[in-house]
Amino acid sequence: MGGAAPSGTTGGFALIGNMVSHDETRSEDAPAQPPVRPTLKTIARLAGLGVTTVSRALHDAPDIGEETKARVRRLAESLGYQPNRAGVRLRTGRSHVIALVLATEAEELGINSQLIYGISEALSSLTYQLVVMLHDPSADPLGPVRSIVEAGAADGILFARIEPDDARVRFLTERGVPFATHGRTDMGIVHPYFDFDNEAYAESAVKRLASLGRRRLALVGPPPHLAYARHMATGFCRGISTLGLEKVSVEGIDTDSPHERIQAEVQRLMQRADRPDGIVSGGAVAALSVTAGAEAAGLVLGGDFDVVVKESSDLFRKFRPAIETAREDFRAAGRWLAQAIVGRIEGTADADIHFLDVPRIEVSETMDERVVAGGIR
Amino acid sequence: MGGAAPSGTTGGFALIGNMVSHDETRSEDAPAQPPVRPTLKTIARLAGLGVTTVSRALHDAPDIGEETKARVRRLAESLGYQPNRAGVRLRTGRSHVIALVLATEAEELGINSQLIYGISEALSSLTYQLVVMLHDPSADPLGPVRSIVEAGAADGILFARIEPDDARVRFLTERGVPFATHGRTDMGIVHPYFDFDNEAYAESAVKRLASLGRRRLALVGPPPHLAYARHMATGFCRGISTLGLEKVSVEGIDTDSPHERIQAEVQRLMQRADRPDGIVSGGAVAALSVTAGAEAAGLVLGGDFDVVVKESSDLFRKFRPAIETAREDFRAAGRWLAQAIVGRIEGTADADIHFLDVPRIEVSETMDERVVAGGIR
DNA sequence: ATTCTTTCCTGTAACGTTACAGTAGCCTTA
DNA sequence: TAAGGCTACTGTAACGTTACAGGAAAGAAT
Repeated sequence: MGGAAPSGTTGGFALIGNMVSHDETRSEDAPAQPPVRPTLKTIARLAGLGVTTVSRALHDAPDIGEETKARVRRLAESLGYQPNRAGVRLRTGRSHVIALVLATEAEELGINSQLIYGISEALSSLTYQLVVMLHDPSADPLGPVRSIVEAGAADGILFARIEPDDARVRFLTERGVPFATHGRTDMGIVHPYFDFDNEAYAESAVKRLASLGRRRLALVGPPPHLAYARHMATGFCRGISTLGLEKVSVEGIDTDSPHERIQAEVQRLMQRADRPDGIVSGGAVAALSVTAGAEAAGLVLGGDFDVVVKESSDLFRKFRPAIETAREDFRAAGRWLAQAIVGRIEGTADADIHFLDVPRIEVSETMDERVVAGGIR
Repeated sequence: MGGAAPSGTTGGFALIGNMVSHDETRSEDAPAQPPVRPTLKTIARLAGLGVTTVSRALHDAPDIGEETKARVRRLAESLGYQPNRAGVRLRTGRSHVIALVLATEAEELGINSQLIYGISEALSSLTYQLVVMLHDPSADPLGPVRSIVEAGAADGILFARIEPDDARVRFLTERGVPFATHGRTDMGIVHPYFDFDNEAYAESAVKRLASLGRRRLALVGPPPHLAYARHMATGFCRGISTLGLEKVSVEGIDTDSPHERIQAEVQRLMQRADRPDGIVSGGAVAALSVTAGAEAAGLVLGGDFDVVVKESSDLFRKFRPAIETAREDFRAAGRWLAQAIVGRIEGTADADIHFLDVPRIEVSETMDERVVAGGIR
């Protein structure tokens, strides 16, 4: 490759390709002393034992003497022995790998980072590795999942953006491959999942807006093909009817829509006579677009309208405290999913474990004052 | 677990032996038809060839007949043959894994997601896998890198947040382990890296602020222990002296500082008589804190002061267009790093390839008007 | 006719691990 | 005393792959 520019770079870069490396002050390709990694054989030789004995000693098998186990463990420790993953994998068929399949679309302010952090964090103490694979949403939805299964690339698979009837869930269930999801289907298939209770979120968001004196509410929900779109809509409608409020329908946009589309649509909406005075957003970036649209219509946040958003970072509370937030913790979700999938793989966890994360709309101080004052600032 | 554990399974998944076909209702963890993964042996048997021949045919070795190669390839294709990674890894010692070591601190609006997307994207066509590992910054800085090397967990390592004298760079160079970094050291050690030209960024940010009529500038830079802190400071100072501006020092905060600290410090700064009227920020979140601090001091963005920020998303341009932005593309960085490290591993790329991403301060339309009008709105 | 080349293919061994089927030695029990 | 049963350990084989040394067949050169 030398100094050739990699394909697929965007404009505006300068490549300083330096394929001249003639001055050989230090021949870097020859490592000084290749440190030989210890294997079971190394330990066995040193301990005067058979390889099998060493293996079983390190696995704490019942038919190995306590004194021998201790000796082997000490030796392994002092040599820095780490089992060769390839050997284990080849012999046992277990890769000790968890695959996370990610869609790049609709990145919501680093939620995937948070998910990855949580998973990595939990896996590191479980001697599993996380491999991340990208999924092109325009291609076959089964693509990555199928290739992982066919290549035996992982012991278990994690994914999100679940549809009510999800082909991946069906496929993996048929194949008997362990998986866990962020989100849940309507299919009645039992599997581990972590979900945010979007129904409860939407309902309490409606309540919150009502407590701020808002009467005509709109929902900018997730893309309708995702399972939680229905949950959120259900909670929203129940809140509306319980409290006797009015619902204003929003057409043609969802939280995945481009900023310009959301902003334009909300602006149009807010210029109508029957405009909403409260909006529930299913996503963080969308809430910013919504607010921008309403402000473009000349309305004032906190005065003419309020917005409730579900967010995973602290950005709103720090920088737009006038927007009400419910916190969704993706890092915790990642931790939970990692533990669930490993439990499932190792047979220590039941298939129908799940976790429903209860939303809590956090009341900032300024908001409290507003409620106490009984009005809108 | 219901049935007996499989004695020898092919891939990463536990396959229950299909020879036992007892009750076929749905015994929960017995998959209907466990598809036996084809191996070289399978193909060899079907083709009436030796295993070695098949292996060499698939590798396009010169000593295999063209007709045989074609036949083997057709067969492999039709069986959906995928080489067993464990077998390859055990035999060749090559894992086909790239490890990305991430620090969770200072997540800047999903930059790590973007980096991961870029790396995954590039690796997927290179038949390498990305494993993500977390690094606790409070622990031994060498920790994850050392354990990857000692466990032979990856063929190459990627990391960022480089220090001027970086222990990881030194360690991996000594061990002869391929690595590539986002950012560069001052150590003079030759290795592949991708860096954003922070020196040029800071200088052009200063120029931009000057063109907006700003005369007294401050820099909120990266944490001083990181290599690019110096680069940014250098560019900032050069811009200041070239243009004959004044520099206002900021003490005790950097882009990693908590929001409250930055906001409080900037507020204090902006209440001084000799307050700056332009601020260059090294990070996106910090820029928001800076702006919040200045506004808390009663100043108006675009009127009393301006801010320039380096960001990786489109958030500022969409939602705070009054803040000037330079775009840093982490996804492109990820793609480049993936290609560089694989090139390094496979010996097709030189060690001293690097890529310096040239910043461009993007001028929004409103900003253009401001400049054309020659004043501050 | 013999030797040498070239072409195309093959068998064996080994990577590090674990499942399995032993075995030697000793201690109980009848 | 013999049979049986523990305890503590061992050797072999196999997982799927590739490096290596080789080898048969056929044509070319002597």
